[in-house]
Amino acid sequence: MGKGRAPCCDKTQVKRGPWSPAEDLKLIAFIQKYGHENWRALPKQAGLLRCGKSCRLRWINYLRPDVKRGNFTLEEEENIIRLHKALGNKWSKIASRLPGRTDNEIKNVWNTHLKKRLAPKKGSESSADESKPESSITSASSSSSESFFSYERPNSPKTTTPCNNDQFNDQAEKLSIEDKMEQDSEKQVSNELANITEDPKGSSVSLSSDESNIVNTSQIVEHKPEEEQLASPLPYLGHYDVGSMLEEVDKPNQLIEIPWEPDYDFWKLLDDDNSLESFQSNEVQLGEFPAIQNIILGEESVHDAEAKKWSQDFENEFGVVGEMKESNKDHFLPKNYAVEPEMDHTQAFDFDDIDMARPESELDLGYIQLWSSWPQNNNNNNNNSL
DNA sequence: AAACTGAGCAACCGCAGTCGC
DNA sequence: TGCGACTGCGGTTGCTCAGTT
Repeated sequence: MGKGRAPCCDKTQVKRGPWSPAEDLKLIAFIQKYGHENWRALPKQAGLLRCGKSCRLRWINYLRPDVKRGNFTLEEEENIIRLHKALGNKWSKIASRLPGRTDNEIKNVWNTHLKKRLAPKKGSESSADESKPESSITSASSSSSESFFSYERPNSPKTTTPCNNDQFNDQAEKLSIEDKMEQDSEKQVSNELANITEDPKGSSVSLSSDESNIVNTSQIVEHKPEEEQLASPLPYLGHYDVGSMLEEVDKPNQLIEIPWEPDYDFWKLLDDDNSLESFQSNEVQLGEFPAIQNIILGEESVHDAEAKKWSQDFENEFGVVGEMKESNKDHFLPKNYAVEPEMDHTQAFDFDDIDMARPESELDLGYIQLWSSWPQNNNNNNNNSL
């Protein structure tokens, strides 16, 4: 560890703050195609004016297809509590035992909800270690943490839950659990984790930072029925095809110069003001990306067969499909999103003219569906996804 | 209706650990 | 062995929004 460590990036040259949809798309598209073997180099290769750490964080905590969004379930909350009791502020380890949850998310939930809820209880008891804080976490089953924390029932009868926390009552048990977690990191320690398999490094699988590599993830997320597939965190992206996403494990090793990197202007256009107008008025640049042109301007704008082939290839590779309807405008950008000032997403992502075979329901939802398929390995993936 | 306040959460910061040269 | 590069982790910050006054 040397002193005077150089900063990870030139902070005057990188964009900071909330991510914009265009940035997300760039990052997703890049990682889908090339993975993320080198976070430091990724932003440049992907045409992002972001620090590599920022890209990594964004991917891990928000963009990954297997990130579970939404409120924590009662079971998850109970798991967090007892895992925190056993492991302390080892958020990544806790996250490794909560599939679909990130360390950052768990940390936030703990700091904002669970800690506050448990604090008064601990104060009223002689010893936090000897207490049974979990016993207070016994509301009626609910999928909403909001309802769960809407009231206190310190003395309420404990209902049977999937996680009987009695097993964590004494220190010995706590230690044994902790030991087991460490020792059996390649095996599972609880039923709720039974469907998670270990990663090759010997630690359990999670969305935590140290498990962020898709290679690992690909080994843990099983294909699920449509309704069980994890929703994309991005409303405008709809659902990922997680299974296909996992094909990244087979991505070629050679990487890493993104083919379109020289066309940085293209990506920049996405971020620039009046992006649509820019595209429309600059066919030369668009010519490099007929598929994009197709998406943005409508299929009728792409006349030649080659461009259509490009379109097909792009759709195969990136699976950018969908439409954005005015009625769904409000769903397009999540809160806190960095909206680029003059970027009209409704226009920029007007996919109405794209005739894609997909369920009508998805059309109605107005999703831009971004499912991954890795043409290097499986050119038919997109067919399977539809 | 406007101002204030606090909660929630995404993102950042900086240190630690690991690896390769 | 020492050093630098890189990634991971945990703490912290700051923005947004909903609720309250």
